[in-house]
Amino acid sequence: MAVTLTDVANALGLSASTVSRALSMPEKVNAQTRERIQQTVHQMGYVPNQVARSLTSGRMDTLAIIVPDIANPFFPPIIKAVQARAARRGMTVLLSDVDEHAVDEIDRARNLAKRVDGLIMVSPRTASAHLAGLRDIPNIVFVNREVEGASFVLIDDGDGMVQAVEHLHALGHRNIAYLNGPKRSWSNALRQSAIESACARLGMTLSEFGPFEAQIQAGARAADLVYASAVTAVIAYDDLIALGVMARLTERGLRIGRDMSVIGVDDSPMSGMAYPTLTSVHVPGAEAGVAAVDIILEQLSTPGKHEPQIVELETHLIVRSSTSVPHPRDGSVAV
Amino acid sequence: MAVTLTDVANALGLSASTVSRALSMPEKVNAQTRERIQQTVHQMGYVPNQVARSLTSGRMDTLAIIVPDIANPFFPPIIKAVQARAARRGMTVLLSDVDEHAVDEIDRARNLAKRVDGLIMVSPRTASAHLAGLRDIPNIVFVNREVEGASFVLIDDGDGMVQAVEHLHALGHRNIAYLNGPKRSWSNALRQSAIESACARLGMTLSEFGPFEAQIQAGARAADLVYASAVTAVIAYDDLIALGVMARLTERGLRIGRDMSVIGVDDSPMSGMAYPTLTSVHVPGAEAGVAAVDIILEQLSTPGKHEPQIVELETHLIVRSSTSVPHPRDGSVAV
DNA sequence: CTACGGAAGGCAAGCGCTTGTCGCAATGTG
DNA sequence: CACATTGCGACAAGCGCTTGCCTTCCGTAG
Repeated sequence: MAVTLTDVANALGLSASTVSRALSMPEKVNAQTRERIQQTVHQMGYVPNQVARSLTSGRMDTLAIIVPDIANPFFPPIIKAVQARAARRGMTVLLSDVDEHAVDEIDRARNLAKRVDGLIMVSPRTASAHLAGLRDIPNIVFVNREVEGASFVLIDDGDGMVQAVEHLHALGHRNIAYLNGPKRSWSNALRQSAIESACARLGMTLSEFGPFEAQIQAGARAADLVYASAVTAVIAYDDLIALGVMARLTERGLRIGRDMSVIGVDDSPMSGMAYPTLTSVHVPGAEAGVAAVDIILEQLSTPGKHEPQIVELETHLIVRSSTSVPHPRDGSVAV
Repeated sequence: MAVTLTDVANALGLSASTVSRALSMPEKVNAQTRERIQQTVHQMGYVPNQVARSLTSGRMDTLAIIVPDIANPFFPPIIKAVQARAARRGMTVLLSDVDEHAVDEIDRARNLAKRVDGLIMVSPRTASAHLAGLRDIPNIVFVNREVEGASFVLIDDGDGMVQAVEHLHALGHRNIAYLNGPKRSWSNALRQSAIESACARLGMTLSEFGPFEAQIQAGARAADLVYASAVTAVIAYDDLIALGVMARLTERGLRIGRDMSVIGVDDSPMSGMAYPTLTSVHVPGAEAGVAAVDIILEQLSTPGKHEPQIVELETHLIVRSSTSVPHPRDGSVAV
């Protein structure tokens, strides 16, 4: 059915190996011959059979990326960046959404590992011990997780969180809340502790709520807790929760940015489009994805054992209109 | 390195073919032998090499789905559904985001077609003529596109749109707007004409704006046009645009649901969480994805030529709080 | 007792491509 | 002019698995 390498070779009176080489190591073949081959290839419509190629070469020309939830707007930019970067090197990307089931993640990773040349894990929830078990997978890169002995791209949430707290402090807030993200979230642990120490340093009172799932709905729930407390500003684990808080608080009659300041994390596209626009900590997800791909491509192109690569990226606060000077509600808690 | 079929066969003093059969056609092998084989397989940690298997069998055990933009909340549920359904049959899913570049879509499809057993195209933008060119790809299924001679899953937007118009009419609106989606969007054409005829039938005045990209930002732009017009309600091409409209209109001082009714399409998770919650036409994306997978699996399991399969799904309006009785702004246009 | 049919498993031929090795001609060197 | 070098391609051996066909063996029927 399909045209094979051999067909092309026969048509030209050459051997398959020559044609093969003309395509994959052009410099090893005479320029004229190469020219003839390319023409014939074109004209016969020959397309290499990836599978056969992989069988012998061991290369799959495919990368996989595992994310917890593509519905969370934080991930699509990463995925797109990874796809774009990989495509430039002729690689296909296999995406796997584990639907926040951390348990499946390890299996999924092992499974995909056999079908790809490299694996990018974006797994904020999974226990470190489990992830560490994947270290032996060749060309695996963890995004936003520190895994000893493996390559990883770290996004330092600390900076951004400190900036967020300082921003609120500068505006005059003294009593703020942090809405914790999912229970086992590694990012949450980082964010939480950065906020705690910043608050302590600046002498601010910090209340904590949660954990909450990284979903808008959870934010709505969080909002009522915030409403009942005496804080004048709240930092949410991520934009989704922040957005949920804003919606619910607005519904209950507070004006965001006036009666209550809200800060999200991720700087997702939504944050600029909510009303009011959401002050958020920019997390360079796309850059992290690109860095991960680059690590893999680099390793792929250099044979032998590889030293784990580590890349660190920074976060910073983007101030929009959901934060302003505190404007305490009269007396205390209203209905 | 890895344990191969032959290794297992040797360890047992059997031939590779027997072991192979024991694994893929268990009934063709003696129960006892099968038992022994399974034990050894387990104990040696043998895992079939997918690539080698694919080379001979032609099966890839992989499905691909091509979507225009995973950042659009309409798609993740489809993708998740497809992944889940495929996983139940032991199939992996390859996801491709073409970033709204309709042109790449055809290439991408051709490319992926060779690496998978089936292809699901969710391509609202691409010209029908182009899509039709992909008809020859075996086991291709189009979602939300009618492509003659191919299998497709159609989501009948008409019903939902008519319900939306009737809903507004019942509330007392007589002067409404439709915000067109992307220029070449097939869905948009359907939605638009359904609305036009419903409005005509009910004697309502319809203004149209757009085309707009399916992004929140575009909705903000649309909002200003809406603001300047005399309509009391607006139906947007999708939730994203509707959300953008709501945000911007709120910013300009209108109260959504009172000064302006807004209806979206897709019933994405966001619509229930915006403030106010967004009345939206529910589009069964996940169901469509599942249907598409089922068509493919069905065809995969029956050899030979296949009749194109057609599945039709319906849409319906979900009323929330962004729509209410009209409440015309004083006089005409304010600043 | 021979013949035949079916079940179980072995044999071997690939699937389409890559790649190490080798032959051969053309070129360069002393 | 004999020799070593180099560049181009051909040969052939697989990669790990599937599958059509064949052999062997046993049970049953004629």
